[in-house]
Amino acid sequence: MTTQAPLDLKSTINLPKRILPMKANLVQSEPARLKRWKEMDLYHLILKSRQGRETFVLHDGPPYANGNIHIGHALNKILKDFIVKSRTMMGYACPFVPGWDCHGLPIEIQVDKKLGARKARMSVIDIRRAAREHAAYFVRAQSEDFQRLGVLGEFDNPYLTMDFRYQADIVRAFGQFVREGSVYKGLRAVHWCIHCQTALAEAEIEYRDRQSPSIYVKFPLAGDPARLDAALAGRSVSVVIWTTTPWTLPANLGIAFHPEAEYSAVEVNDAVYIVASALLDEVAGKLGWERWRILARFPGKKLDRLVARHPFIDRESLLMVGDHVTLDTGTGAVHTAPGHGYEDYLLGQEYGLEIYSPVDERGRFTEEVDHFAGLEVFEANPRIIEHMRRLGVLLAEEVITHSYPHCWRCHQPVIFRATPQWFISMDKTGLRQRALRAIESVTWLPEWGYERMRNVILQRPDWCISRQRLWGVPIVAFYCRQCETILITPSIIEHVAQIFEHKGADAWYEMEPHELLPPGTTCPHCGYDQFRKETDILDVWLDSGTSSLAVLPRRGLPWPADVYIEGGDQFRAWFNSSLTVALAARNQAPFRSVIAHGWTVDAQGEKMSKSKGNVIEPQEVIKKSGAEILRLWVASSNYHEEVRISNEILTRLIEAYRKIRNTACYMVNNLWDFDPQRDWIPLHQMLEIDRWILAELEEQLHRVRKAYENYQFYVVYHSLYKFCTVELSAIYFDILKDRLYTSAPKSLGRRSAQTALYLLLDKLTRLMAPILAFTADEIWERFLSHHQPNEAWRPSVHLAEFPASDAAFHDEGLLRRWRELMEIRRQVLKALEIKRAEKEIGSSLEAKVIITGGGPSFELLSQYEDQLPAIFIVSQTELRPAETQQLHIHVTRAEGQKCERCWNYSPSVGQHPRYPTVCQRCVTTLLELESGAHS
RNA sequence: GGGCCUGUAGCUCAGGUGGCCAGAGCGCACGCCUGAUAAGCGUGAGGUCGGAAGUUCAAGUCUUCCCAGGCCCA
Repeated sequence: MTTQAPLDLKSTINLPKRILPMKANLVQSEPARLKRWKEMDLYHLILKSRQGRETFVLHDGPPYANGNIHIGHALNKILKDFIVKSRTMMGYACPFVPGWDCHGLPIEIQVDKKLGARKARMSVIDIRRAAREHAAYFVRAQSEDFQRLGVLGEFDNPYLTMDFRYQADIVRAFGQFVREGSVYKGLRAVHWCIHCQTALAEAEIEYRDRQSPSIYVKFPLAGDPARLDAALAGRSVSVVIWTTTPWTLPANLGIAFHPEAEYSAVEVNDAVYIVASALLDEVAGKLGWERWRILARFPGKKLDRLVARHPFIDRESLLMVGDHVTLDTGTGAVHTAPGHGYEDYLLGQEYGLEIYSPVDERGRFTEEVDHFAGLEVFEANPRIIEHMRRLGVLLAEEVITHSYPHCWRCHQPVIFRATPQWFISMDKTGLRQRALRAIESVTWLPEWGYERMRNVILQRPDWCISRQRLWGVPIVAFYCRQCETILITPSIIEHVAQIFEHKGADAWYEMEPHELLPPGTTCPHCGYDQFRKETDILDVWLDSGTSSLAVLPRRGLPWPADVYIEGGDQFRAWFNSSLTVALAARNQAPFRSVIAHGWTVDAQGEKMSKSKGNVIEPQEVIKKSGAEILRLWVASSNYHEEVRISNEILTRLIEAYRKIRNTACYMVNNLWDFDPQRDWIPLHQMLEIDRWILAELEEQLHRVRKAYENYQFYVVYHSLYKFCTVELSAIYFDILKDRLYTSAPKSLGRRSAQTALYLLLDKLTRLMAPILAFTADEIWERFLSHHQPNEAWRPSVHLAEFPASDAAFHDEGLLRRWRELMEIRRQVLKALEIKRAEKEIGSSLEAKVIITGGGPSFELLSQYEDQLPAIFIVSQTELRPAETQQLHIHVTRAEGQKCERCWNYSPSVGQHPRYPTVCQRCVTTLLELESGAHS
């Protein structure tokens, strides 16, 4: 009985409702969400929810607390956040304690600049206080920037290497090396300014052009040269060296040759000289040789451990081989003074030479140097040259202009000079071998990390741990005021560590030696009880290398850590120092696995620099597009290599973000009248195409979970993105529109579709949550959280877990059939496009598709005949069997009139008197609606 | 100069142990739709796989060299 008026057609269409807006407004919404997270204390909420679960610890490598974060920091911390969030969603308890490296030269330099002239009047304590404030300021600034990226962690209680307890633990770590006997005090050549009378770090050096003497000097070979080659028997043979620092010749203890390079013994008049064959012509030119004859040729290694005489001192000079010798300038025979050059120093150590440096802190030769004692080295240069000329050992002399290190303060040229330093021996206690063994059981990602780490360990010299600076942790050692004996024992170190733990390392500068030492301490050598304190501080790499010990056990976390992830530059640095410290303390690597990431470079793959103008600041991207875009950038990149970033790349990512978001919008906004409790359709009752997309989703889930487990976030990104664009947006959602919009709201077909959409949304949101941390949480908050059966998960998606795989969704046959149907669909779309180009149709609903053929594909189509119009999104289809294996697709205009309600064409339009503009399918729906069958 | 790494369409990525005309998504061009609309759909054009030799019946995939770039060391 129908007394009511016909329904308004438009009002019977179930259009989506705006629950999740398309416009993200990330720049505004992100800070609001961060505030929300902070208010609910999300980080601790998550940890609480994982109580009792297996832990997974990513130990944070501390960035240096100087300056604001750059894009490389963003890459690093976002990667860490991906790992922490994804492992959390796998069900692990993942505490993340961010840290900062607070001591060291760069901060001290910055503070120096700020203090300017005032510094001279300040006490050590005041300067250290200023440095502490400087570090604290940047810890705060960086912490805010990291959190703005969406990184969750214990930011309210981070670890700082300048915390008192941490400082104490640094001292203790040093104590472990002392305990095992690897600490020694020795000499090492360092940059030294003879005007400022101070050691200089590399950062305090500036290179400027300078004129220097360039001289060639002969060193007569001692012993019988026939050992080298029979042709040289009885001859007097000399090695020719080249140097631009004549003043280092009094400290010459050796000559270095390249082991593989070929050298020639050449006869010039009556003399015989040894020179690298490759440099023979050049040397001959410099020395003015007109005629010469090659007597012998041999590789550099034949010279190894032979001996020459010093040209003007009664002393031997040892012939050695080293790979650092180059054949681009000079003679291929390198004058080596272990006290006056870094490579000289390393080679000298290898050959057991003395680190000899007869130059005092003012740059004057000491008394032991005949003829030149008391002379400043640069003044001595011409005197030494003259001396050698008189002795007839000077073969040539000229002046060259070259780049030379200068002091950054006084701008005077600096020298290399041996100074007393503290070292950790790599070999005395087998640290090197222990390190090599330890890294074998570590998982390296990428695999070549093992090789690189191994090379670092093999090649590294003893670790010089002392710095002549103020801002750091002092080397806890005392000197007897009577006999200069060094007092350094594990128990004294522990005693001082306890003082530091309560008062900080400043105590070293505030307290007297007897206050720092255990009561009653006397010199073990002479029994005296007065001491002075060491003034050197520790290398900051010992600070940060201590972090695993100063953080994990101290906070009740398991040791070693599950994973370290840092840039590839850290093999030599933090990975190395952390390993070394851990070996001394616990004889085990501090990490189970180590992941290396690349550096950020520009669109051309070149490094970013202000001068190139290719720098992209994370703060700018956040202000313009949102942190989510940076997160997407990190996810989209293969971070094991250099990671490119450019405006074009960011534009692409913004577009990708919109697509992903729109995909989510479609799902959320079509679920406005769906209550999973009430409207859920069990899998076995769902339409087959809905079961198909859920089977596809199940495959995605496997793929994505595996990618997370392997830290392959770019696989996560590409998989999810492609799934959103192709399977969902282009295929499934497009097909679904007709059913969602035109079916009766509560019909099985529509509820089946909504059930599928709900499952898709729920699972995809959780899968993307580690990456799109803000957006996933927004979807969660606006819709999904209301329906979570697990109440603990409701406050945030980051409390939830990844969807478990469910065999019920997997259906191999279903996938095979539907994938073939989709392949045929692609062919149909091509056929439609041809008719569209011919202006026969516009919308695909204006078409009828006629498929002629036979074989298995045709057989498949026949099985799904009634669903084909929906799948192809056309008004009608017709199957015509033929004697062929091929399918022929023919497109004509659809029959009948366009239904005003569903826009499909049908001959049935106009047949129903009550709804004359509507097709039979819609009439049925409308009559149902009228009768309230679905209300 | 040395150690390690990288170089596939405009962009981001696929291409185990060498074997169909080298793939995807995006972007781009052209078109459709206007009931996902600061949306949606389709079709199409884009690559001497950094370059050159070599091994092989066959190389993006193996070898050598070169070029460009990155990190570390010197």
